[in-house]
Amino acid sequence: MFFGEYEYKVDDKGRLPLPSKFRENFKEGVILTRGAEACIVAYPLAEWKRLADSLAARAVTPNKMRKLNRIIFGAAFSLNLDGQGRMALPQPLRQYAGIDDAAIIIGANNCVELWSQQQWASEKTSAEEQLWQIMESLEGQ
Amino acid sequence: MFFGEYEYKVDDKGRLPLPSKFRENFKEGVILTRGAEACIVAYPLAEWKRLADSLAARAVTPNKMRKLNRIIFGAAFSLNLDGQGRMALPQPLRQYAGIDDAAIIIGANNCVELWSQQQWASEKTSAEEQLWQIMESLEGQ
DNA sequence: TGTTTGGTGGGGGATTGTGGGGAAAAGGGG
DNA sequence: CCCCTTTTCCCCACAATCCCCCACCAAACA
Repeated sequence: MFFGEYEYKVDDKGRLPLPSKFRENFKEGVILTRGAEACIVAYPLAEWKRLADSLAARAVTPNKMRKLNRIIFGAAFSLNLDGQGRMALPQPLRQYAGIDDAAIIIGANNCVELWSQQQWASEKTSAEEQLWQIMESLEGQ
Repeated sequence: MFFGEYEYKVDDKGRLPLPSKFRENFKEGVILTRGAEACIVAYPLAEWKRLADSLAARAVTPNKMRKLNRIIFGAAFSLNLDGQGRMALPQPLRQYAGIDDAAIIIGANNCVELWSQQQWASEKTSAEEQLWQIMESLEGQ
């Protein structure tokens, strides 16, 4: 269960620290992948496997299964934290999320999201606007 | 379990490096075969045997069994990594996948796929569409 | 004020992508 | 059966990168 908003620097070697409170959950391995919005999503290894399985269960035909495996596994990067609790961000993902010298780190329940400052600023306002709509639509159920 | 997307050059001798993270799984031997889509599929020897056995178990009649053996084993190439962790790609497979000077390598769960840049670009977009459809169908619940 | 925790930075050894040389093996024609 | 050509495979080389480890410092805390 991840909470909070943090801002850390990306150093010259492309390393980004994970907030110390999160590190325990990620010490078995980190899976980085492209988020639906312009951000990087980090899952603890075990959590990611759980998600991949539940998605694969949706692919009833071998044909769809192959396609899913390609996208889900091909877009994922597996890595470990270094001794200081940092991740080395793969270049393709950094580019996708537009992260250069600093990153916003968002605890988002079962995963952690990494944003550039600009992308996060715009996403935040748009998400806040929609939040009340979503909440209201949920109340109807 | 194979992850990630890599791009490597094919050198003048037709050799393609396997990402170093994958090599341990392939050191017992590599089976290359034609993918259902326009790509080469690489299985670790042990995984290949497992798949072949499970296929054979489903071919109930000797007639179907012979046909399967011909197609499955006839299209497969067995080889070993060299000291630098490279594979020598058989000419028929290279031609089938359209791989000339560079190849995209996709970790796809239990196997590794080799694509030409062009083929991968088109397959990627088609597979991504499929993923979002499934994701959206999940949101409806 | 001493100690610990955590963000930042960097040095250097180990690994890896790429290229090429040469021996061993295979194949084909005389 | 021999010889020449071609291919295959093993080894070496080198530059760039990655990754492990140590150091510094500032803030928090007792």
